[in-house]
Amino acid sequence: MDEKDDFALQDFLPYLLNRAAEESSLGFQKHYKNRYGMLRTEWRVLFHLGNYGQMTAKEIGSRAKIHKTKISRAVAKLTEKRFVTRTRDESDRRSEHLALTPAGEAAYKDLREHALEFDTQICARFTTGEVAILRYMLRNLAGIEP
Amino acid sequence: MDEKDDFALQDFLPYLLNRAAEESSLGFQKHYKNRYGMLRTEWRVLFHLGNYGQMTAKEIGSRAKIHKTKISRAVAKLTEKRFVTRTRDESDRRSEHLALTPAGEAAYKDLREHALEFDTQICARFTTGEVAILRYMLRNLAGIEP
DNA sequence: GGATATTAGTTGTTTTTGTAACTAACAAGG
DNA sequence: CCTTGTTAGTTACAAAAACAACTAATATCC
Repeated sequence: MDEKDDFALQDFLPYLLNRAAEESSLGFQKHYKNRYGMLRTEWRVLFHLGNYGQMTAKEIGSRAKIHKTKISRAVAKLTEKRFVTRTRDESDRRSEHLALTPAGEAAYKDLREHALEFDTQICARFTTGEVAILRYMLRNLAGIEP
Repeated sequence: MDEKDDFALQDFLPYLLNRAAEESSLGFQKHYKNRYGMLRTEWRVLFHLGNYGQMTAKEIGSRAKIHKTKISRAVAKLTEKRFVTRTRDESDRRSEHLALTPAGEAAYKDLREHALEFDTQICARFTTGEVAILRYMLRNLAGIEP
């Protein structure tokens, strides 16, 4: 007989993580995509500004581990949409502080509502303890501190 | 004061899942990319054939939830690399059975080794119980049965 | 002060993906 | 048979991502 596999692809963590991530993204995607014509990087930038307040492209990039070219283009799109304003830092004129406009704030709050609801819905399938473990492990795997 | 946020972006599951997935992919990526010049879909197809044996593009697609155009292109690349052979199904000449060549089998085994090792390394950061919960939850989120 | 290196951010070019339209083989109903 | 519908897989074209090269401002060190 064949030297058969004890390897189970559907247990391989990078595979499983990607599948789960893709699947879970779909549900949220339709909100920011259909409703605001945003791309993945765009909602991420929007959420960073909404959640943490004004910051520079650099800061968003290092927090979210997104490459600067992606940020640059996302910020350009968000500025076009009048969701974000840029103001040069006068003490270091290379960088600029990004902030949400009222319209951007409104979009953020709307999307945050959906996010919260979506998240709650996912969690409902599991126990509170399980969810806590999942979050803790994912934060660890993602390289996010606490 | 400001109507402040109880929403924590870094706890939002779709975000967290994506970050964890991206991060965990990086480590494995260099094996299939640097060593075999493969793309993500290509190793997935290779692994499906190596792990489950001969199957059609359709079957791989529905198992892995990959769109048929991506499969089609991945199979073309893998065929170029002489890792996969295609044989028409004579009872239904629309579909073809894909199988690994000896070279494909060798690449699969090599990569599987790295996958196993990589997975073990990840798991080492957690307890056995935690890992079991993680896998169970990810399978659920990914829409994979058991 | 001035050459050199770094850093923030942008732009251009190439890969890769997504979407839609296509071909070829089969299936079913009349 | 022969129209109509469906399925497996491919191809063509548009959208998005990756990567490299660029500009402009600042920092460093002699």
